[in-house]
Amino acid sequence: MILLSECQVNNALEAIVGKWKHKILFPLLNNKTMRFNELKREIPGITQKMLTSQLRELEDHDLVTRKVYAQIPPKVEYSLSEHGKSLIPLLDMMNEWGAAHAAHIATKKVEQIKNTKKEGSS
Amino acid sequence: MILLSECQVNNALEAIVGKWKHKILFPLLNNKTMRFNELKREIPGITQKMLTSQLRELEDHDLVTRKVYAQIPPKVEYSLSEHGKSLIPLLDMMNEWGAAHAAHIATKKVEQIKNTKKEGSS
DNA sequence: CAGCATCCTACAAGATACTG
DNA sequence: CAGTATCTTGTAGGATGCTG
Repeated sequence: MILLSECQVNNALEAIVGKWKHKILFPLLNNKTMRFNELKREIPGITQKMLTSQLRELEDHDLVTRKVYAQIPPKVEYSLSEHGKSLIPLLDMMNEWGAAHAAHIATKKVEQIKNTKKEGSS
Repeated sequence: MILLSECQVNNALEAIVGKWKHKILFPLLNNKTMRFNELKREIPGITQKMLTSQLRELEDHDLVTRKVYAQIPPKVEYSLSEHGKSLIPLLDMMNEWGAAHAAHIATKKVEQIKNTKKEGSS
């Protein structure tokens, strides 16, 4: 029994919600570290601005570590922080449930189409 | 190893993201069924419009069941659907991680303040 | 290379009023 | 009671150009 007043789900959501945030996290789950443009290439459609801002937010939540090399041309590496690793089981679970949910909705829609056809032919 | 291209996390997020969606789900996790105004009273600050639209979205995702009694005054009961129950472990996990995350961020901030003071006093 | 600054738009969310 | 129907607003997200 969980009370709404004590619900901490929003804290979890805030950390990973955003059109791109979890898409940024996923490459980092597998690869140790990635550079800015590596991530950009890995995530189709993301703009520089969005990649930057979402990375900053992930940093603020201490999920991602940013390592700057003082050199020219610049080199910045991003990796999952220790705290960020605690997210892995949760993301796994969300991934699993997301797949199951998509399948459930798909079969539901198929049934709806069948019912529509029955009504139409009757 | 999860591939970004196969990532289903967004499906999970879509289903439960929204400023109020999980706050609507929580009362339903504990109580079997609730009426519209019961929910409204349970969730401080929510407007009728938001409660309605978010409930519709939850319905569309087959997470919540809507039962209408044909009577005057109207009576509509909302409850967690069978499929919605599959969300419980996930919400539990998000709740737990959310609490741990909040604690982590809190201690991090305390450390930052300590460091600031050290710098200031030096 | 890895950004920042600026401007812009679309849509989520809120306020308010009305109704079967 | 349990909603719609409008109108308004805040902000996430996007397009584009510039830079250490």
